[in-house]
Amino acid sequence: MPGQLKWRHRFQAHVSRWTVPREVILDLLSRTSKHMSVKEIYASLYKMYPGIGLTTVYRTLDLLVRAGFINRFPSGDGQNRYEFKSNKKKEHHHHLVCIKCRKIIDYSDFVDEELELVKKTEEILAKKHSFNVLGHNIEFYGLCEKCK
Amino acid sequence: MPGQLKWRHRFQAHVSRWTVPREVILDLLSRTSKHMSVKEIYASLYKMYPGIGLTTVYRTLDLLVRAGFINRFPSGDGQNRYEFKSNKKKEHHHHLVCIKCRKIIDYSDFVDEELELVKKTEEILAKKHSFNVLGHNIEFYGLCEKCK
DNA sequence: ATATATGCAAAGGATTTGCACGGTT
DNA sequence: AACCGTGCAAATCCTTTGCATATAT
Repeated sequence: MPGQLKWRHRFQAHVSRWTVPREVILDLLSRTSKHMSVKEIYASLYKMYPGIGLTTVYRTLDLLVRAGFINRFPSGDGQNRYEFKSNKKKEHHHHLVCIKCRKIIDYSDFVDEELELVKKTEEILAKKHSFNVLGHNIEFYGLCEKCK
Repeated sequence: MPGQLKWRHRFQAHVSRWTVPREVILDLLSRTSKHMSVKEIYASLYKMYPGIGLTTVYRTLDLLVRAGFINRFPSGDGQNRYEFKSNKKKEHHHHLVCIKCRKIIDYSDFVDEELELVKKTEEILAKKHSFNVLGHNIEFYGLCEKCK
């Protein structure tokens, strides 16, 4: 008998049942700005909700990705990572990835023209390749302060 | 007794031994513009060089990535893909990825300002986050002509 | 009451590791 | 000859699937 969380209504517009695992996973991700792996998510939930199954975490994350609540991206070390997709445009960000320690820095202080250019590029690509652009993934990689 | 291929000299500046597997793998990747998975590379080599081991393919690809001959990137379906890194600047490209059929379209017909902006962004990020930017990964995702 | 979600255990797939043998230098 | 690279088999790690049970509607 899951509680009444803020996501419930929006969630049920997409899928049928509002359950405890779905609630706690969505809640966890919405409260952190980290890019969490499945293992990390599972470990974190286990504390407050032992008995949760790893399988459920995987399945719920898939669900949330498909429903558009979170983003999934491969982190380069063979695992996927997940981040809450904010509805505030302000929180849209790109990544800066350290190839050595694998730290990921978000940045959203875009160069003025950056977003405008992305938009323009998307339009041109859409026409040229008859492609329906749904999003983008922009990351710069290199060495962070500590590793260089 | 490996042959004398064009890569040999450049290769030996980085690592020690020039062997048959290293030659054929590098040669294969340099001749295709595809983004090949390990499985595909292995299958392709197996025809002309049966007896090659899957392990060797993995190890050689690692080596080539570290030596800067090829790029590795996760393809979203749990596998990594590899592409030859051309030294011609003209062949630098970004990706357009179909989320349904997983087709990857390269595009290098950048919007005029695209590369300039990327460069500018890299400089700013470098300063702001004390980050040594070594490269970038820019991809747009969505639905290709057939899948939409 | 009924359909859906869960948790466990087992399966699946990609990648890595240990080790004896073989090839380059 | 010495050392590094290779290939095989087994091990590992992440993710998915089958199935009986529990739960939301």
